[in-house]
Amino acid sequence: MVDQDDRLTRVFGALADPTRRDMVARLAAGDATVSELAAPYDVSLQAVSKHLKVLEEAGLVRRSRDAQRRPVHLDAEVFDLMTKWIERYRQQAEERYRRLDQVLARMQGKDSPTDEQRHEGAAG
Amino acid sequence: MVDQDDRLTRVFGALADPTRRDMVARLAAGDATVSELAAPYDVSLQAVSKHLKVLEEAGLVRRSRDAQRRPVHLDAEVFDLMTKWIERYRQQAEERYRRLDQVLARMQGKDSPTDEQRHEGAAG
DNA sequence: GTCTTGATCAACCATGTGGTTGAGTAGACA
DNA sequence: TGTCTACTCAACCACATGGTTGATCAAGAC
Repeated sequence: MVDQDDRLTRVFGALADPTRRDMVARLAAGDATVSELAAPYDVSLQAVSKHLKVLEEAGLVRRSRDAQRRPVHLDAEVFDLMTKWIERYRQQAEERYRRLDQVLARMQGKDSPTDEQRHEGAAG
Repeated sequence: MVDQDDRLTRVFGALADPTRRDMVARLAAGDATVSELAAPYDVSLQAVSKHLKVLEEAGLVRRSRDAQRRPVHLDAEVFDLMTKWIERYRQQAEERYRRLDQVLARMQGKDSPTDEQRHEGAAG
């Protein structure tokens, strides 16, 4: 579990950079070499290589060999880890919100909240 | 669009920290004050306040007032932005993968790839 | 062998980040 | 009025990050 937490830190951290997000977007359309990936950006090849290392350590990308080229491949599986984390808390928050709405609706029907109604928010 | 890119950078960046992810997880269960949020961690209140500022600027959290308390509320809407971004490229990558599988399956059936088969990977 | 290409490693630099402590602010309360 | 509580702001520090340049490596091309 701690291991997964570290993984989440790396993945979110990797995608916190717009250049790296852009690279992921391009790799979703197909594999590419480092030079190909570097072409659109106004930074050195070394900088791009560093970005790829971050993506690789986050498990978002794999690098193989083809002569002196190193084709980069998007490994979309890690996305699952993120969406699961996000969905979990979103659903939790939304359900809580829904329950609050119900309580508020009842409060409008009557006049002031009773003890019974206030307890509903803490149930479940 | 650039605005949204900046927003994504903030959200991913905010969630790249395990303490902040933990705070989000706890806020999903219900609103809390700064002191309440700080309690489980072995850091100063000021550090927690800084974390909350990051979460707020990412749009993940809203802070209101209740006397000298500042209740923190999770704003789960921003999660949508992330999941949309993630899903878009995951689906793209998975579809590409599926198509590649089809090509490989046919290659196993025959002997070597024909020009027709190689073009299938670029279609769509 | 030597050159060229594609990419990485290493050292360095400026800036950002997460933490600290100390001072200051806003509101409840005696 | 002064004091306590809850919190923020400001200054500082150590370390991480994104960028640079120069050297190096690995594998074709000549």
